[in-house]
Amino acid sequence: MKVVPAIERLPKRQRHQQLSKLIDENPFITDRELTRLLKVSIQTIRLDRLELGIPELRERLKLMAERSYDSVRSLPLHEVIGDIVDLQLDRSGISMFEIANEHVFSRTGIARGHHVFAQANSLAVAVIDDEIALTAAADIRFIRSVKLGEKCIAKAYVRSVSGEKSKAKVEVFTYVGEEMVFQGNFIIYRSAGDQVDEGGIERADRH
Amino acid sequence: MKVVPAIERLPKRQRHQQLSKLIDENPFITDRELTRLLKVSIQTIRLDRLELGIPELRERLKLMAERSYDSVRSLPLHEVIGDIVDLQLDRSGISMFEIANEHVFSRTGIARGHHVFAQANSLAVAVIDDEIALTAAADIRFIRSVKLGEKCIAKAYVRSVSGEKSKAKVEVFTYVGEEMVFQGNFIIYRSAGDQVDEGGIERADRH
DNA sequence: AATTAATTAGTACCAGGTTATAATAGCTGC
DNA sequence: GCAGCTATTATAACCTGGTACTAATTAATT
Repeated sequence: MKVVPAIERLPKRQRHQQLSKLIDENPFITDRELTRLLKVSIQTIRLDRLELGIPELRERLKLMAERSYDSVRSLPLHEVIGDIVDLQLDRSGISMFEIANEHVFSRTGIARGHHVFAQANSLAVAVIDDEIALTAAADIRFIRSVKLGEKCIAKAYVRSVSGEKSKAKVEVFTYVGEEMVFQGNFIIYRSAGDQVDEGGIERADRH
Repeated sequence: MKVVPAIERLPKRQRHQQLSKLIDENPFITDRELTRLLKVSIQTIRLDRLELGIPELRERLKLMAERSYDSVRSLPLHEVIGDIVDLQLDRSGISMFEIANEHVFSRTGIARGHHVFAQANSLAVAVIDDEIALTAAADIRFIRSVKLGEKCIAKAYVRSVSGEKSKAKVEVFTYVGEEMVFQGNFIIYRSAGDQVDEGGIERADRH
């Protein structure tokens, strides 16, 4: 009973994997094009999609369009670069950001500085507990280069809140593992209820 | 000849405007739904779309999906942020960068700091005439916030080359019109023929 | 009234599917 | 060797949201 099927006995699982991968790589592919790649009938492709819960081409495009449409409407997915994993307003915060292909120089695999900066800057702004928070100045240091695939952990500490002057000093340290790769001192303007008309560039938006 | 058409005589132009607006507001709307809103036949809707060059629902969704798809895939097209309009290696450079939708906080229309930083940083790196150039440190100031649609002109000046030490100081000023909006002092490591193993994050890449 | 522009109607056709039903192929168990 | 199973393929009807084209109808203009 259930003898291991000597030679191949799971071309289906394999095909399912391939199918998922193909559609993932190119969501714009039609079933007909898939038949040519996978050498099975179009019915098989459709049964496979059914089993795998992969929607038809038009549904896929619609979903993508919806995703991108919402993200235009309510951008704040992107307003903080990196994932905030801890946040104590007006005290400290931690965010994680993995260096992917789109962040590095293709030739060297070294992350472009502004991405590392952006993570730190976003976090510095996010940690300030105010309606509006804007970076006014920063003093930064890239301690070592960060490479493709590395996970940057940024830790921000609010150093002074200076209540009256509506300014905060935030220190950010970014690590890859144990190694510090970046350090920055940020001066953040905060809305003390009313408008800030000079300086600054950022708005905090807790998501 | 061409007497002003007494009462209404341009329900078409008006309808065209409404139609454009409706589709713009909700690109997911079908022609059939539009007939209900505009109280005209579906053929009229389709003629209107034809005249206005508005593609059918499915095309619209596909375009949106494509837009969002490549923006994920090829976000890092430009290794230099902004268009370099003048470059005198080891002396100075100018770049132009227009603040678009994707660079601002949706709620306020204010550019996120790291984009302004990225332009300056890219330029500071580009202006250094060397195989490899990496930002080691920077001291920056956001003088006023930059808003959607504004064109940022960044001017970089190489202040000292300090030949032996393989370090360069670059000053960058970013203007919108006459107004200075950003100022930064960058310290850039340069490859003096051999590797730099500490510090830095950037590679120059003249496009 | 004649002409012209705008609108509506109707038909054929298309892509890229879904749903359902049935026919085959390829082993498996015994 | 054959019933019984899964997997695959085939066939046909139907759906959505259109395009393309032709023709008729309804204003509006001159």
